[in-house]
Amino acid sequence: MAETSDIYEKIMEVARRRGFVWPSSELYGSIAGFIDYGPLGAMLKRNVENLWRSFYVFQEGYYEIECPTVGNEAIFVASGHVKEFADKMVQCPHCGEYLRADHIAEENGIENAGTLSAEALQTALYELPCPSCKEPLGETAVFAFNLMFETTIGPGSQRKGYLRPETAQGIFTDFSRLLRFYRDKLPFGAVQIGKSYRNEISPRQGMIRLREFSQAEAEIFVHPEQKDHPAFHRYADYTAPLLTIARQLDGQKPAAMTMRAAVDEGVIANEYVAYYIALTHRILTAIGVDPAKLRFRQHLTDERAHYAADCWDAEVYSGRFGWVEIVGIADRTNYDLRSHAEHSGTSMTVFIPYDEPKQVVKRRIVADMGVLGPRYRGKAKAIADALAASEPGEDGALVTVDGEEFFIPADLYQVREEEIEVRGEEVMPHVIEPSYGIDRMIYVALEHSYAEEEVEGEIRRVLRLPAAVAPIQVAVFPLMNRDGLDRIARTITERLTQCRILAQYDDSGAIGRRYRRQDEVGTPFAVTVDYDTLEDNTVTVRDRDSMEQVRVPIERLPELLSALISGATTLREIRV
RNA sequence: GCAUCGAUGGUCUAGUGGUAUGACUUUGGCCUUCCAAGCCAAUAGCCCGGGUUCAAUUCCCGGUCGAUGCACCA
Repeated sequence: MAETSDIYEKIMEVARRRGFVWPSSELYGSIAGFIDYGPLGAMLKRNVENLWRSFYVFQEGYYEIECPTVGNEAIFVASGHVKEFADKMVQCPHCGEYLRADHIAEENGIENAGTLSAEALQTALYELPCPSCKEPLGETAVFAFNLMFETTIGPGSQRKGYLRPETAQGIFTDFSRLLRFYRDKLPFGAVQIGKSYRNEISPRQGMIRLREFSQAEAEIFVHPEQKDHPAFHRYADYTAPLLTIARQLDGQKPAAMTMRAAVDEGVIANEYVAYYIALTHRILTAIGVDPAKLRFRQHLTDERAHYAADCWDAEVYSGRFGWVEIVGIADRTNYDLRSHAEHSGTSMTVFIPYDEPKQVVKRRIVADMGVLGPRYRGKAKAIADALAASEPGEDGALVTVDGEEFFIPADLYQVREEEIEVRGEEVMPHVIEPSYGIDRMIYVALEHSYAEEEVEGEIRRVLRLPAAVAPIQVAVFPLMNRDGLDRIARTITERLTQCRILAQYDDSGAIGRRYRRQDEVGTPFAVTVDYDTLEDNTVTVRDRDSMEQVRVPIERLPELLSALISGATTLREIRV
């Protein structure tokens, strides 16, 4: 334990000192659950987000949208967050402990305490003992603690708003606009990267549990009966370690399976979920997560939201925190759309045309309004509507309007059998939701990248961040700070930055010290200008991980470094 | 949130009722032809608020942050 927390301390020490992560607003006293990303941290975060974009936006073609972080109360009533996101709590009047009201009730044999109202719970708790100090709770008020930050919108505090607890709701509320944008066809998807807020009671795990955090979420709208991903072939043979429900119940370790096998054997509910499990595996390993410390754990049936058809968490092993949930991949069925449709009164369906229009025989009951009108006056329309939905008998139909019964004789309406053409049906799509915690991704990327090794009696600290996410991509050094070497090195730096390579010039201190400085922040490559450069216009390129060097001509630097950074080539290949 | 412990330059730390030790880092200079070399110098600190005291970084109370346990973790 001591050793593992040591790793966390070391990483956070480097992160603070070198400008990755700082406690927020230290000047006035920082608050738990809020962090600042320093210069290198912000760059790393941007790179991680861009890598995510390269998959979800570029490869998948799901456009990114951006919605406000402040939301109308109605959104979160519909989403269920106002109701479900709150815990009913009491504070013991004797010892001051905050307690979950429903938990105390359940422990004392009151069933379904979670469904009781605050008042009912308060009554139920009257004689029950505080689990902490054993005194009876008495007339202690039960209050709801909602994990959402509340705010007011506009003057007079009239409109209540909440800071969003997830980015997803913005995509759901834009559903109809998105559907039009994608020209009324399924499947389609939209993604959002942004801040979300949860007023955690006691956030204690550094970057793992924040009150303000960044999420990258995708909402993919699919036909409920067509959950085969059109590009499934891309990851069908991809292998990922799956910790299924069955294996969890048996206490077994995850088993590696191909996505196709997992779907065929019914382990994963459908191709969409499997596809995003594979995609997530690729993204996480691409940002520097150790594949040996990555698993996909299926939610147990009682752990899963009642509406979800299947749910998998990408979990990453942290030396400090154990297995940490980084990504959730869920088939949320039509729960969200149905709920928003009900609360907003707007239809949230897609018209799916049949291949061939269907001829359907439909019976219509058409009222004779010429008679019904004068006879029933104001109620005539309602009666005609009720008639249309009624099951008439031989001699007439009995309909009920506003609680009043009317018998309409058969000669006042006609029953017509009509053949009509039905061209398609309205379908409420299902939602596949991969949801990523960006800050957690960054923490585990740092933890898994961090290494200490001994080089000639000195500890060498190195962040083995993949080049794609490293905040500085190339360091440029003059071997000596004179004889024109510095001038050449500065020119090279300028040239590289013009080619959109994140390059940093450094001439301070001995060359070895400069390599170490860059190692500590994960810079994958270093270019050194030496005395041979003056002779033949070549420089050395040094690889962070192997510390090996290769000589290359200056004019080839932009091309070679771009290839090295993208992974298109390796230092070894250049040498040959 | 409760309980226990802690908080000293950028980092790690020594120590004290009379303003603070050392190392590393950083900056400048000398030196130095590829992996934290050496020498000289400089910069920089007692978490915040209140109390006790002639005097508080030190003692007391409260807060904040952090560690650990409990509770909590949609």
